[in-house]
Order: sequence, then C-alpha cells, then structure tokens
Amino acid sequence: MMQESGTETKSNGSAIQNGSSGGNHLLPCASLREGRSNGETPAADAGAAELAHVQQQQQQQALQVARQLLLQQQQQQQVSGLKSPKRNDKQPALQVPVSVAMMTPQVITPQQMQQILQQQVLSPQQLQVLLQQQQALMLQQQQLQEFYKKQQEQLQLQLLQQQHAGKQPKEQQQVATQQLAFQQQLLQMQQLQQQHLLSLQRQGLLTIQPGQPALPLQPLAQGMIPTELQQLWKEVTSAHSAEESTGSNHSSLDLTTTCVSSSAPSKTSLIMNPHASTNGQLSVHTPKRERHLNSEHALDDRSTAQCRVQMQVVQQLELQLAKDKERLQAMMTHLHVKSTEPKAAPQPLNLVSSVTLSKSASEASPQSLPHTPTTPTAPITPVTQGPSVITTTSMHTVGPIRRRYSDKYNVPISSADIAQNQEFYKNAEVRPPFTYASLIRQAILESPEKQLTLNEIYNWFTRMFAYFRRNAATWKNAVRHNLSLHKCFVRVENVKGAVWTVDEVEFQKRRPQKISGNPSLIKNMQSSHAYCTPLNAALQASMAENSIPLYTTASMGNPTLGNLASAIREELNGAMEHTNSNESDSSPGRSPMQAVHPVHVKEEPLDPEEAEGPLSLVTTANHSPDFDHDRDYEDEPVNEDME
DNA sequence: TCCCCCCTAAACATAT
DNA sequence: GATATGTTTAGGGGGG
Repeated sequence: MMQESGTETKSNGSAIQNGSSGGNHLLPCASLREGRSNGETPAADAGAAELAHVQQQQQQQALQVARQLLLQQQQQQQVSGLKSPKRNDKQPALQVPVSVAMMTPQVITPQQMQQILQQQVLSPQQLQVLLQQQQALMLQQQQLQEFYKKQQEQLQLQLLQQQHAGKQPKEQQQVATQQLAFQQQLLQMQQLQQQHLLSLQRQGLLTIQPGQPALPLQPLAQGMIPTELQQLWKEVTSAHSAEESTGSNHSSLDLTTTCVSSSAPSKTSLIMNPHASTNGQLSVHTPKRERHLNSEHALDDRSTAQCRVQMQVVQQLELQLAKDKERLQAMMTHLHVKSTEPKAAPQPLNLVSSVTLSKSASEASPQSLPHTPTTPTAPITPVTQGPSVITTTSMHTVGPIRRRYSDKYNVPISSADIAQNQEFYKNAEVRPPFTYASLIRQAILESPEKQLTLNEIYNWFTRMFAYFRRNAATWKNAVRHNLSLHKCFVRVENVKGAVWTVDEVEFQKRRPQKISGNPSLIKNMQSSHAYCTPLNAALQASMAENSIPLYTTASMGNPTLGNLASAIREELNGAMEHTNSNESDSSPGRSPMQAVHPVHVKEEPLDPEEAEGPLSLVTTANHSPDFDHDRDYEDEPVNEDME
C-alpha cells in the first residue's frame, strides 16, 4: 500500500513539478512562436541575420559555456547521487520501495527523492516549505516570462513600425539599436531574476551551496552576457523554426522572421532554462541539414529542457532534503539529548538501517536485538507515518515483508536508535521489530513484581506501542498464543488470579544455537541483566569494550530505554556469551546489582524451572532501577485500565 | 531441501 | 450467553 501510493504520489509530484516548471519554460516558447508568425518584420530579420553572422564566434563561446554548465550540472547530479538520466526517462520503472531507496542512497532517483520527501521524510511543514519554494520559483519564472512577452511585443511593434516606415539604409543601425535595447532588457531580466533568487535566499527557501549553484539559472544568467544568450537562443530557435517550417502545420515562417520575432521568448527560455543551450550546440554545426536534423534536435531541445527542469527540481529537492535532515537531526538531538550520544549515527532511528550497519557489532552481540522483528503483516505497515525518518526506517524494518531478526538482524542497534525508537514506537504505528515473546517478556520484567496478568500485558503493549492499538484481536490472540506456547512463560495462580511470569532459563533455551549448553549462559544472563541497571562504570566499560553499544549507551544512559533495552539484553545474553562471557562474569557490577535489587519472586516459586530460575528473578530484580522510569508506564495503565 | 523460528488465524475449552 | 482467558492446531514466510 504505502509503497504503491507512495510511488504514485511521487510520480504525480514529479509530474506536477515537471509540468509546472517545464510547462513554464516550454509553453511560452510555443506560444511565442505562434505569436511571432503574425508580426515578423523582414527588415529586422535581415538585420538580425547579419548580426548573427557577426556574432558567430560569440555564439560558439556561448555554446561552450552552456555545455560546460550542462556538464557541471550533470556532474553535480551524479556526485550528489541523485540522478541517472536513464532512470529519469523510465519513470514507471522507478517504483522502487522507499526502503530500497534509502538503503542505496546513491541510486536514488529524482522521483524517489520526491517520493521520500513527500510521503515520509518530510513533515507537513517541511513539505509546505518545499512547496513554497517551488511556488516561488514558478512565480519567478512566470514573471520572467511575462516580462519577456512584453518585451517581445514591444520589440515586434517597433520592428513593424520600422518596416512600415520604409526601407531605409539605416535599417541596420536601427536593428542594432534594437539589439541594444534588447540587451538592456535582458539585463533587466537578469536583475529581476537575481532579485528573486535573493529574496528566496533570504527567506531561507533557497540554499545555495558554495560550489554549486542552487539553481541552474543562476550560473547562466550570471555567467552569460545578453548577447551570448541571444545567440544561443537564435541557434535554438532556428532549429525550432526549421522544424515548424518544414513539417509542421503551424503557419510556415521565414527562418529569419522566426529568429527575430521569437528571439525574445527563446532567450527567456534560455535564461530560465539553460537546457536550450544543448540544442544550440547541436543545431549550430549543421546549418545545411537543418531540416532533417532540426526536427530531431527540436525534440532534443524539449527533452533536454525537460531534463534540465528535472535536474533543477532534483537539485532543489536535494537541498531541501539536506536541510530537512539537518533539522531532523537537530530535533532528535533535542529530544534525546542525554540518551542519544553523539555516537548515534545520524541516521534515522531506523532499527533496520542501524542493524545493517555494523556487522562487527553483530558478532559482538548476536542477539542484541531481541527478537525477530515481528513481521509486519497486513495491518502493520505504518499507518501513520511517524517521524519522517522513522518512516523510512519502518519501511526497512517493518516492510511489508515479514522479517525476522536472524542473527544478521541481531546486529546491535545503536543506543540512540533504541532510545529514539522507544519514543517512536509509542507514537508511530510501526510494528516493533521484536517478537511477541520478547515483548511479553519485557512487559513482565518491567513490572515491579515481574509478573503480570494477561490484561496487564495487553495494556503494556498498547501503552508502549502505538502499533498495538489497532487490530487488538489479532495481536492479543498472538500474545495469548505465545504465552501458552512458550515454556518460558509461566502461569502462576495468584491472589489476584492468574499472572504470568518469565522463566529466564527457558527463555534463553529458546535459542540454543547461541546460548544453550553453555553453563556460562546463566551467568551471562545475570550479567546481561545487570547491564540494565544504572550500571557500574566497570560494567559499562566492559560492555563498551565488547562493542555492545546497546547496553553501554542506550540502556544505561537512558532510563526510559530500560524497557526495550532490558528486553533486548535478554536476547543479548547469548551474544554476551560469545563476546565476553568472562568479563561479564567477572564484572563487579553484577553482584552489587543483585544485592541492591533482591529479586522478588512473587509468592509462588513458579516452576521447577523456577528453581533454577532464581536467575531470572535476579535479572529482573536488577532491572528495577529501570523500572523507576518504566514504572511511569507501568503503574499507570498496567493496572487493568487500558481497554 | 530440511529444519527452525515466528506470525497469524482459528477452533476449542474453561472460567468469570 | 457473552466475554475473557488458555490451549492447541494448522498454514505460511523467512532464514540458516
């Protein structure tokens, strides 16, 4: 759903943008061309032709400039990793899931960019800003067009007057005068454009990077003198005119006529839309095969122009994206100041993304991530796009495809991710990448007494994850199913009624691959649990050494994280085992922890397993510090309220 | 390909 | 009888 809709949105968006910007550029040309058929002046044409001869050299120079500009822009696009012209052509093929796009930013196409920006990465406000930017640009273009239309009309009128006045030998002079006037007009136009750009910059809508022009327009307008523009334009227009005269239905026009009359508009298009320069170079060197080539080149012209426009759009979007990223980063930093260490990758909360990041980390803590990310099933996929970033994340993580965290995915998540994710999952309807079992376990462990009724577990789910506020029947069924299915969950008859507890030993057994059979496992478990606690520096240090970012930073630093962190740590145990069983064992932290937080096993010694299980108790007890924070959640709803 | 893990759905039983 | 709670089975997807 998301992807499809997103794709559509994207394509639409691009289409709109293209249409708008492209239309602005192209339409005027057409209209002007038509318009010129009415009011051409042969005399002026002749003068223009002569001038054209004189200016051939300049034209070539201008063409070169234009080419360079084009090349530069293309390079910039490539460098920025945004573009692939081929892809631009194939819009339909662009329907790459955002997640994929995010994973391979280098390959992101403009459309994908738009999609990302529009549907996920950008908040409404940001989108608004973007829209404003677009609108401002459009306005600018429109104004320029209008300005040029007027100029053109004036020019045509003047030319007509001259023509009627009689063929004077001084025609050339007049034409030259016209040229001067026109150049002045061009200058005016440039100024106007620059003003617009400046205003945009002031508003912060336009960002001009040091080495890179925010808009292709700028370099052109600034880098080329009116004459050059004129010449370029002529070349371009000649192609157009040839095309029209040769094959089209439009009223046939003299080449010269077309040149003069349409010169104004074409210049406009040039200025606003440097792409035309490309054409110029093509048409220039084939004066004799104009017909044949011009027709083709005319097409190139348009396509090139469109491409240019597209590039502009992409550039703008890119800039906007960069801005938005910065903003987001700042916001995230602001929100998670303490918990989120600088270490946290600038990347989005994305669990997945983070996961994919460090493989080494994975080795360190194979089970760091609690459980397989529960696959997002139908309802899953993010309904409400949470934080922009997250969305993308969610796409990855929670994508439509059911993922489970295999060891690969167990790669440690950065502490920042966890912290951020916790908040994220509370607000965003994104399926958490944890299995039901791990979540249930977490819920139970977070409780003061390490035991919860079914309803309390439900409440915990809904409280902690926005995702579980929907489709209650489904996930509740899953919860019950898991409680019954896994031995690690022990049902205890209590005064209250039946409560569920966690048998850590059993829980750990679930992943024999990593942990089982190892006596040290238990120890590890304990140690791992200990991490949750406020922690001893020593412990942290050891953890850090073992490259277990999760515990070291996340859970420790941020109390709120405790919930997820503790859940995760359970699974980490295995990892811990591998990486640093020794350290964990030896870590001084543990014993203190235990001492500090005596386990409360609820009244009932759950199982025979429980007997072994003091561990679990201990571990949970250790969490208690976390609880303090967690309790906030716990206490409130935990008591059968939510539903 | 097999096995394991996980998820989802559903039927059924029991208790409140 | 309705609902909540538990238990069990079946089917499917993903990964090792």
